Amino acid sequence: MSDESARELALLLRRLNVELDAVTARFAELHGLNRTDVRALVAIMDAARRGEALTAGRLGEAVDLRSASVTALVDRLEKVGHLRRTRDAQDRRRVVLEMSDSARVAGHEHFGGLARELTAAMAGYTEDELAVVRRWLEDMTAVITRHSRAQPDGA
Amino acid sequence: MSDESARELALLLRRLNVELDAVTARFAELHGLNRTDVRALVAIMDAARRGEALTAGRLGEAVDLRSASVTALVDRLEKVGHLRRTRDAQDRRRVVLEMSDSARVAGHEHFGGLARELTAAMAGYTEDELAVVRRWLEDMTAVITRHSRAQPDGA
DNA sequence: CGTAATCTCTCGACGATCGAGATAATCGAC
DNA sequence: GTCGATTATCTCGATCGTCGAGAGATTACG
Repeated sequence: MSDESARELALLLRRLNVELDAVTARFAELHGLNRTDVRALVAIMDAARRGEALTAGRLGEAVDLRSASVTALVDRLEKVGHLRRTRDAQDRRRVVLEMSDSARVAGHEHFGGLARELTAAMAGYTEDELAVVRRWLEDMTAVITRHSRAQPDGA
Repeated sequence: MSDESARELALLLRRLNVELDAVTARFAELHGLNRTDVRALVAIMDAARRGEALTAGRLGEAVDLRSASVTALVDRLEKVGHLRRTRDAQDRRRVVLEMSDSARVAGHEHFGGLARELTAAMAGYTEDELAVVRRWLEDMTAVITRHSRAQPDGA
C-alpha cells in the first residue's frame, strides 16, 4: 500500500469523527442537554446493557467529573425526568442511578436509528470485506489508544 | 453479511471515536487548553493547509461560537502565544488569525505523530484491502452525516 | 465501641459561553 | 464626496458547568 492511501484513510477517519460528534451534539440540542449530559446518559445505558446499575461515583469515573460536578449533573438530569436517584439498600451511602423510560426511548430512537442505518449500509458488503474492515478498525483503535495513553505523567 | 457483523463494526466505530476524543483531550491537557481551543487550532491549521487564512468570524463559524466567545477564545490563544491577530489590510474591520510556529510544532508533533503511527499500522494491508476500508468509511460517513443533518428545525 | 475510610452533597469561586449593544470600517445610492 | 445601511469585531453583564474544600452520613475495621 502507499502512504498516500494511508493518509487519505486517516483524513476520512477524522472526518467521520467530526460527523459522529455532530450526531451527539444534535441529540443534545434536540433534548435541551449539553455534551456531558449526553455522555452520562450513554454511560448509564451502556452500564445497564452490561447488567450493572451505576452509582454517582461510578458515573463520575465514566465521564471524568468530580463529585461536585456529578451532583450537579444528576440534579440536571433528574429535574428533566431522565434519571432517578435511589439510595442503595446494601450501602446507604451510595446513590444508584436509573434511567427513566423517556430517556431510554429517546436514546433508542436517535442512536438506535443510526445503528439501523449503518447496518443497512453494510448490507452490500461480503463477510470477507467486513472482516477486513474490522481488522483495520481494531488495528487503528489500538494505535490510537496507545497514543492517547502515552507518557501519562508528562515525562 | 450478518447483522451481527454490522453491529460489531458499529460498536468498534464508537469505541474508536471515544479514543480519538481522548487523543484530543490529551493534547489539550498537555498544553493547558480546553476542547474548544484545540478545535480552533485545528480549524486554523486546516484552513492554512487549504491556503486560506481564517478571520475571527470564519473561525466562529468553523467551531460554532458567537462573536463574543470568539473574542475570548482568540484572547486566550493569543495570550499563550499560539496565535497572532493581524488587521486585514484590504478590509480593516477583519482580524486575520495566524498560528505561531510553537503551535504548529506542537500540533505536528502530536497529531502528525499519530498520523505516522496510523500509516505504519496500515503497511500490512494491500491496496485492495485499503480500498474496501475506504469505501466503507465513505459509506458510513455518508450515513452519519445524513443522520446528523436530519430535520434541522425539529419537525 | 470508636476511629478511619468511603460516598455524596453543599458552598463559594472560576472560566467558557452568550445576548445585547457599542465601535469602527466598508459598501452603495445618490 | 456624503450619509445610511451593512459588516466585523469587541465590551459588558449574566448564566451555566466545573472544580476544590470541606461537611454530613454511612460503612469497615480494629
